[in-house]
Amino acid sequence: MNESAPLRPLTERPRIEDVAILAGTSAMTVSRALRQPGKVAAETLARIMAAVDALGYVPNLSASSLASRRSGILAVLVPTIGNSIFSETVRGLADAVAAADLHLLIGDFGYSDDKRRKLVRALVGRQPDAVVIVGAVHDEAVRASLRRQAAPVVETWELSPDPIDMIVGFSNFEAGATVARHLLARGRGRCAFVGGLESRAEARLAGFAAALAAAGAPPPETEVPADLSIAAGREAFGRILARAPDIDGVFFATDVMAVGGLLECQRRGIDVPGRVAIAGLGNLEIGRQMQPALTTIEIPAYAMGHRAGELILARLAKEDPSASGRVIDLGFALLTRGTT
Amino acid sequence: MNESAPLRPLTERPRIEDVAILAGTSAMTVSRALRQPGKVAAETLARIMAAVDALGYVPNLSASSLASRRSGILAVLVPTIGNSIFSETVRGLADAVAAADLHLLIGDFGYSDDKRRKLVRALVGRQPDAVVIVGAVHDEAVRASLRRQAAPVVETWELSPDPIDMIVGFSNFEAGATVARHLLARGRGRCAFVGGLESRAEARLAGFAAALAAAGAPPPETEVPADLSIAAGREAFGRILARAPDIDGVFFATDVMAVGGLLECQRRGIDVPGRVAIAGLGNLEIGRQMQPALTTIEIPAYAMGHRAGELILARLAKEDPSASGRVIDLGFALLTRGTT
DNA sequence: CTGAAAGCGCTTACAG
DNA sequence: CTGAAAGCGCTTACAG
Repeated sequence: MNESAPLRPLTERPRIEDVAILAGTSAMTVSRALRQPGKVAAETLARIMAAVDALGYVPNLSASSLASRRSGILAVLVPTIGNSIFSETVRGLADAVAAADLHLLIGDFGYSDDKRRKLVRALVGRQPDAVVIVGAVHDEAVRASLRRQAAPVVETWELSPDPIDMIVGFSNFEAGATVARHLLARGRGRCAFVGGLESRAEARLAGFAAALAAAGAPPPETEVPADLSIAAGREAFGRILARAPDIDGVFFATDVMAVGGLLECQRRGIDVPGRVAIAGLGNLEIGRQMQPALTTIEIPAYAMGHRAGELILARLAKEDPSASGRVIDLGFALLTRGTT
Repeated sequence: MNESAPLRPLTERPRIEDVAILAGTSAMTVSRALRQPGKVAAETLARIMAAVDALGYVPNLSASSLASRRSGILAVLVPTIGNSIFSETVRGLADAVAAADLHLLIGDFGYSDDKRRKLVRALVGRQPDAVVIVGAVHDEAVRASLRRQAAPVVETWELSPDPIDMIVGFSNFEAGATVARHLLARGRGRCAFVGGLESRAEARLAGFAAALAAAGAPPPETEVPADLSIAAGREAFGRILARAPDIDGVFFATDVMAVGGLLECQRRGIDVPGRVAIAGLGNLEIGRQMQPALTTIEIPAYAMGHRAGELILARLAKEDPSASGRVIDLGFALLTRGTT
């Protein structure tokens, strides 16, 4: 009886030791073979790989995280996974880190600060190797708990002079101002804004209002939509028109709502852009495909995620803390189309 | 010197032992206090909580996973996170398991079987407590590796007589047949189908073709779109019309593409539904808001996720394996609207 | 109600 | 190129 087969029941998952026994080597060497195959003799490697296949061995990542102090997790916090424009950012991030083996652990905080706080606590417990957040974090408790851990943190979609660690975004304020100047240039004297209460929409409104004021135009009518849907855009537009029938230019904080505004105009027989000009933000496909096509602010949704991923990889590789405090402005572009 | 402060540098994350020392108790009791506060004396509990707050202690979940053999992870595999209808399913799932503390680890396999295989390997290493997959898995290697682990697995969005473990879906075949019968009832004799090559779209096409054949109608023209976008729907519709100008009814495998078909008709001045009837699947908001509104198959996107979550919780709670092999059909509904 | 001991399955130094 | 020892930070039984 030279062969010492593992005595554990077959229903249990094999451990590294089981592989080692089957391959006639040690757990150490199996571990090395799996992570740095070049450092193991070819023949040993072959025996180990055969054993891995035979047993269907998959390393227990909880154990390796614990031992190596690297979790392999990239935590991603988004306001909502149901929004395709945020998923562009996630896609950019995933593409950027595809080579490194980091898993994206995606948490959805439903636009709620309270849920975000809980999510951060939960994620910190998983010891993420890095954290990416859609939106800048303004809650001091959350900022502190993210700072406390050593992992790089990238905020996105906004600019802030004081990032937790790094931030990659664009100026929502300038985007709003750019739309206002565009509407003014199109001869619109009575403008409105439709958007929610989170910080990015507020910054767009602030820029929009500032540029109107600078031109001596009246302050914008504003409406807060029920959510970010087409229907909410329709309804908000209807309320604005009821309140201020002379409105001739509307900036919606997102394209989806702007499409609602446009469809509502078409339903009511309101000429766009003859009577009312409409602009959105996001350059989503639906806006591009509408007839007339929607004027919009194109934002670097994919690029922000991709750049965030690159920053993280650089930091993880070089242990280079010099990037900390970095603020990267990726800009935006006004796409003038049929609705203005 | 009675007070023995922890000697570790403050930059390192506190461990349970640090909390125990500060609270004047043992690691065991801290662990218990955090998980089953009712089993710890009120006074001890208060001291522990104060210590937790003072140190900003967050348990290392890699260590607890390893020790408890529960990861707290619910692995979710989706074809793409960029599709809002799949995120409905994820939302349903998240809502169902919100009370239990399970984190959703979402993996995106980009509609690629190869990427899905890798993803499954990676996820299995994280020892998920449960797995939910959008789509049935037909790859035998993947099925085997999911079966090997003890965790419950729920497939969704399809029905299959032989699930890996449990499956919650609807009949894509019947959905296709229902649309065909509806178009026939509307007097359409020359139908077409636009949809991709994955199993769900194929089942819809099979049902669509079968119902046409049963009625003695000619087999459908079919077009495979470049992707699932509005633009792809437009282009596929254009190709169909070029090939078969007498087409009078088109079923698109998803609403987004169907909207493309509708917009293309409007651009070309083709009367819908007078000359061509159009139907989609998904009951997405954009289809509802179009003018005319899109006829569609409403599918239980949210409900499938929610039910999957309930099945998982039941299994996790009762260790009840009787649900295994269960096939749950949540059905669908034809919503007849303006385009047919 | 509380705690000392053992162990979860890996990896990190270190030695050879 | 390979391996024995120690330890990552928790929880599980068990004892009291």
